[in-house]
Amino acid sequence: MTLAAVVRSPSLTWPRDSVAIVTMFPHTNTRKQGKTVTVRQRKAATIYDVATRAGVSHQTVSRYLAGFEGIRPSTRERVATALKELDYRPNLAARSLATNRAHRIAVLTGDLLAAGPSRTVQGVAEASRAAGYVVDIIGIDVDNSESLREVIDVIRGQDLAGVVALAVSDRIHDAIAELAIDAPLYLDSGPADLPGPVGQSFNAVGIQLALQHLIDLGHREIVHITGAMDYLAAKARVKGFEQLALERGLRVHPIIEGDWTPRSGYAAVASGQIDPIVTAIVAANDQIALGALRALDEAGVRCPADISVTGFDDIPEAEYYTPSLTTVRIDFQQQGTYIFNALMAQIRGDERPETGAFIKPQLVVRASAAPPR
Amino acid sequence: MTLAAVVRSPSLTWPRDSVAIVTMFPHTNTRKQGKTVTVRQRKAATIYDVATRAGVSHQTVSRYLAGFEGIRPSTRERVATALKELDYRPNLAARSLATNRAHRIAVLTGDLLAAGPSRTVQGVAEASRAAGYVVDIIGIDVDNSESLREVIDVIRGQDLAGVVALAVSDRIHDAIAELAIDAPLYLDSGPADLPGPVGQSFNAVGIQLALQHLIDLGHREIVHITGAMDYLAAKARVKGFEQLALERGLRVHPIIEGDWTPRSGYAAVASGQIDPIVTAIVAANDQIALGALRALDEAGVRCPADISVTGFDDIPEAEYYTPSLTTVRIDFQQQGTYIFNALMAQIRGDERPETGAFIKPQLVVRASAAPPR
DNA sequence: TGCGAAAATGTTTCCGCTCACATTCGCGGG
DNA sequence: CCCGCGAATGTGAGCGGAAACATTTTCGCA
Repeated sequence: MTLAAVVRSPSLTWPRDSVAIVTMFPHTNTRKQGKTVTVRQRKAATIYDVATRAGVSHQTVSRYLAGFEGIRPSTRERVATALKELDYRPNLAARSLATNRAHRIAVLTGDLLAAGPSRTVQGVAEASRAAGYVVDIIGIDVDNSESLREVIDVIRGQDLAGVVALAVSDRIHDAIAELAIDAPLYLDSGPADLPGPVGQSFNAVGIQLALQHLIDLGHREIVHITGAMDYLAAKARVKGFEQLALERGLRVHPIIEGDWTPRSGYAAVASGQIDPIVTAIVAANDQIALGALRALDEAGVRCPADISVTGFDDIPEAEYYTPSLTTVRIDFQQQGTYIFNALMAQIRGDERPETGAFIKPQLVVRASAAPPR
Repeated sequence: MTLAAVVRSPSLTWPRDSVAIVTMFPHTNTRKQGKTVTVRQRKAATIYDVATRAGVSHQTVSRYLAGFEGIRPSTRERVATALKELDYRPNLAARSLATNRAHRIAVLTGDLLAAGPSRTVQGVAEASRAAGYVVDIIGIDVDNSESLREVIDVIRGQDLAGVVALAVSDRIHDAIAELAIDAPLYLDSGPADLPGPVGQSFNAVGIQLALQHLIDLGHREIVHITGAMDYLAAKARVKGFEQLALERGLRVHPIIEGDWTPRSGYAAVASGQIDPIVTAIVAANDQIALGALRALDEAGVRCPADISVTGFDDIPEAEYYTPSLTTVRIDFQQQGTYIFNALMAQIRGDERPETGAFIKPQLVVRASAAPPR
């Protein structure tokens, strides 16, 4: 089929960061007349074309494509040859129209910018692709429920096998519930008021890992700087923190509300709202920890000598913070796979999906946490 | 239409980070018999349903949807009402099958994890959505050309309006060129051997902004730590750096090859391959700068007193590094819009696309660069 | 008041594919 | 050598929407 030509634009009349152009799409270029040079591509081959070439019926081709066994070897080979010669590509739109079944998964996420979600997306995307699904990433503006509504409208028009919502805030959660997506949905980081032991949540487990480490180090006065509290994940972490703190009989220091950003971590410390008695800070993510570290440094408080700090996520940078950050590693890749499997189970309608082992958060001990003075 | 029920799983028998379940998709559940409770959704309304309800022909509905003017107000209203009552959603698969036109853009990117690409993706996604396009994000494994081939196969089956390739490495560039995607393609960060002034490239301009700043500060011995050199963007930055260094008559310090990661920045400095005469480092991105900062700190070299460091990207964390990082800000949002527009121009076949102002990199002066001793 | 053209609306066929059903083929047994 | 039955293959319809073309209104104006 088409051998598209790669054309380097000969002169950059308008600034662009270099562009290689392939123009082979049949734009049904409806310019009345026009000297518009439309590179017309040979139309993509259909199963009918293949069938004709192979001297069989289109249905036989369809069967071959579907992996149907009962095809005579001779026929099979003719089809295979024709397929190859014509460089046939199935038209997925037609297929999903005919089958009313899709191979596309939408991933909704509040911010791709945050380290966690974006890496989870990556993980989901990878797992999906491996299974022959395509992933639509749909960024949603958390602060604008109108846009959210639009987005969901778009989604509903797509032929989706399922939807994954990541980094879910209350607003998004409600909107999704209300707007009723007609597809299997996996809502990551659900409401904090989960049934079952909160320990099931990797958020809770992870934060507890950090807290326990601090306790083991000898800390008793520990405060938690949270993520944005309208995020389910932030709530789960708070809950995990408070539960273990209670269990261990720690003094209750009021949590300090952050919003996942380094700025909020900085503000939390710089604002002076932390009780001087505190010897350790558990941050809801690495960025917050970074901000806190910075504020501490500026205030002349040494970390970890005077105060310990832990993060969450283990982003690649964490190791290079000063001091190197003790944090909790989440295997996002694996988490993505997990989510994908869970969604697939849903799609298949499994009662009790077997999605493989749950991803265990892992404590990464570096230099930002040490025994208290 | 369907009012999908949100069901909270009553008990977590398998660990999941909370799941809200909506099962309304018609799985054509082909279990022979089975007590499989298939929640059958009322089929989505089609234009035919709407037409019947409004007492018009389906084509009238189609016209209404297409924004056709010549519809009698009374008719128009009946259609609008029916549309609403039935909660009609266009079936995009059908539409694109019929029109042979797609409203989907694929974004290929090597790593979503890197700050730059992932934010650009976000920008593209946003611009696309605003224009009614959906974005498929396709992560590709840079090190595995077989997987790349697969990916492109998948892409070709999709009905795509266009393709954007971000964070393009040589390998990807070649593969894309070779594999011939049949759609308008925007290849970000093209080959370093661009025609036209290299200054057109925001990569080059950006890095020069940093370099010039250092020169203005009085530095003469400046070294560049690069990104992964098989990335087009890394090459463009190197080229920008070298060009300006030459122009200003700076001594040529061999570039130090990095790979975008903090680790590589750390290694570049810690390995001792930097000439002691050097008083400033231009890093190809903020992560590298972070690694360098860390290595400097460990070596007891003070920044910026002893040596200055600049970054590139201005990720949110950069401000909170120690010292606060002087860097170059890229407006990824805007860049995304730019890329989208450029692609659209392609799609429309414009000769000389007007895509709005090119995004200008911006120097962000903070604390990591100061005059040399 | 009636005619014709423009405006409004309807009908048909096709997009590429899968599904349900129909038909043909091939081979073994009576 | 022919029948019958299962395997292999073919045929037709329809998924939901858009485009081309056909038909019916509507309305201005002679």
